[in-house]
Amino acid sequence: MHTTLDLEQSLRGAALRVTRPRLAVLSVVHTHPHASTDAILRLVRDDLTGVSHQAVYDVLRVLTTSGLVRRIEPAGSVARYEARTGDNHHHVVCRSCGVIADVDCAVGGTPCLTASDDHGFTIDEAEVTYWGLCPACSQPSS
Amino acid sequence: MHTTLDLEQSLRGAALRVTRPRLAVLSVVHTHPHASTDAILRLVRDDLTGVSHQAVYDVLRVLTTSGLVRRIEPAGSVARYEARTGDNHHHVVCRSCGVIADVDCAVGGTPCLTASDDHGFTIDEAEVTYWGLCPACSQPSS
DNA sequence: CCTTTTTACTTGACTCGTTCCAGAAAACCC
DNA sequence: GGGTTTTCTGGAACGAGTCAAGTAAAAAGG
Repeated sequence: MHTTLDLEQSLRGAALRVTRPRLAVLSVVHTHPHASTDAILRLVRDDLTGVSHQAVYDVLRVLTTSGLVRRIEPAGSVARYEARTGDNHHHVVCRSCGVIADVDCAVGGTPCLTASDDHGFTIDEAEVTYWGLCPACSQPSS
Repeated sequence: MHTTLDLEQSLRGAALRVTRPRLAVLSVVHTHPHASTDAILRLVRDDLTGVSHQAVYDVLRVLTTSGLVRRIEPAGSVARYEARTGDNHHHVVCRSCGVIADVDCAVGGTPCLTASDDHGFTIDEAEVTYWGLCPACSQPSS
């Protein structure tokens, strides 16, 4: 579990001011991986009533650009956020219920980064999304 | 190049009625890979003035669900469509200008389909998006 | 500690891609 | 051709996300 102090140090380490909304958002992202902006907003308001949705949007953008959280947007879904960064992991998304799970990179390191023909692009990231059905949704409806 | 007859047969092959808007949309998707809905709408209107945007949205959805075109939605971009389907190819997206290029799957066949730990998911597709800079954007501004 | 400066948060309106709806029109089948 | 089914039109509606101006709070300096 992350203490408030840990989160505070994360913020200072990224040269960001420490504010209550930022701590609250960061905490929620740590405890609720893959949460949507809307879900984060509701969770943040649980212990910090009155935060504006704009504040949450702003904080999420700042945290994303400073690398403290990662933003993912599976096709057909709203933006979601997670605190696991820098480990090049990927995601499985359920086509039926939309649930997301983490998948470690099969290759390790900075792996799949090599495309067969890169068309002259300078590639810096390979993002893999696996699509399928989660255990619950693939069960014959009982 | 695809003739109108080819496109017509594609539609019939998918058990879809042949209509002028459908032929026009299908033709545009073939000649302009990775075009956005908006761009498709404008191009379709070039040779078929008066088509409603709703018609184009409907047609694109029908073509997508019947597998004649493929819809892709890179994070931070609007939906785009392409006619290459069923060959498991991937995409490189330029972070700067948003341009998209095709990349054949490095592994071949139905490849990257195996995740290291699938969490019990039944995976049916692995979608890879490479992020970087296109040749034009990676050049020192001259 | 208290002031100044800088940066963040609030409020509320607004944009844009996309979808919904009801009526009119067209394409297919016999 | 006539009837039935499916699609197209036009306009309104929706929701995630953004913009802008003013207020409040955090860090820096005395």
